[in-house]
Amino acid sequence: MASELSIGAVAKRTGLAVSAIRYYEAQGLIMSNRNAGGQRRFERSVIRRLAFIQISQQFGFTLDQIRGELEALPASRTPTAEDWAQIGTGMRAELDRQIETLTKLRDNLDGCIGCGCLSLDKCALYNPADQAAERGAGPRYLVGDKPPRTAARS
Amino acid sequence: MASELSIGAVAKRTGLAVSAIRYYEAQGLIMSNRNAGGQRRFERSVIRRLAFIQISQQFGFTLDQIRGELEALPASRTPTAEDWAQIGTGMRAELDRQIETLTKLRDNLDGCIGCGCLSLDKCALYNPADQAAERGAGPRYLVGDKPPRTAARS
DNA sequence: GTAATTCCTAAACCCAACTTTAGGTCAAGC
DNA sequence: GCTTGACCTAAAGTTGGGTTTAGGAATTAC
Repeated sequence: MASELSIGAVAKRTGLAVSAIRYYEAQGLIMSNRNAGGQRRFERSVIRRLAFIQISQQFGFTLDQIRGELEALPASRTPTAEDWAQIGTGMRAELDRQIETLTKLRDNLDGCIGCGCLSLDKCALYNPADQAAERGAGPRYLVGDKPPRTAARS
Repeated sequence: MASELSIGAVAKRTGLAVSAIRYYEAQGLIMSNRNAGGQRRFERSVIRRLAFIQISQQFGFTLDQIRGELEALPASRTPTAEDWAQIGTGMRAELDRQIETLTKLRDNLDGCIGCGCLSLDKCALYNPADQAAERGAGPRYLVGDKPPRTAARS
């Protein structure tokens, strides 16, 4: 059994499309060697890397952010369980922050339901200036949306 | 003091770009009348509508979803505070669901940090089918300081 | 009355995260 | 040895939520 995997084998193991795997390589998230015929050959550890990418995307990280996280992994050796656990800790912190933000938004919304206002002047929810205060002009978007890969959204 | 507002006046009142307001109209989220010269004239109630759109976007709703929510408003009269409060209640429920989902994901991640696995076979986090089933519709993607950009996957 | 704004439309462009397409090359099974 | 399927690259297309640009027309300010 070959210790290096073809792109098709990696796709099967991860559930990703072949095109997505090539895209991740082009974006510098994973690496591959080439065989004599110029085809990609992946080390087995790339599978765990791709699993990490998929999980991180569920948490809403962009590929840019994920690349940043992955840079914490040792390049010189195959990452150990502890290496991965370290990264997981960072993700946990980020996730806590997200939950807190959403909870705050919800509490603000509760106030708005009470008064039925959604008023530009009074409503705590609608306050672009506050939002932007931390980071320059324009409304600051806190929450985004990513459709599940399985379903088309209406 | 016209009771109808020009697009520039609406932009100033809401903090939105003129181009965004035109875009929302093209998408059927708001409506306008035209004056003799063909310029848009907005009823004042459009401002509250736009406030709702901005708040909903903070929660991660897509414009499609927001249009759906707005359809619950009476078309024949200017919406009252109660009309808006009704919609707010629906948003609150959605938001509760999001927080619960994120919390579950975090708890799963805690398990993964413990074992350091991120394993395709064993890890509860890595299970695309389950996630899709559990998450349902609605926002669940938080980004730091950038607008949400959704990827098409079909 | 004219200059400066503001407004109009249509179309092109932007980003992320991919997929699809076109035109080939490589590898494996019989 | 040949056919089928997996693989290659580069470029174009897709989606959502807009912005930018081009070329005018309307409105407002002085």
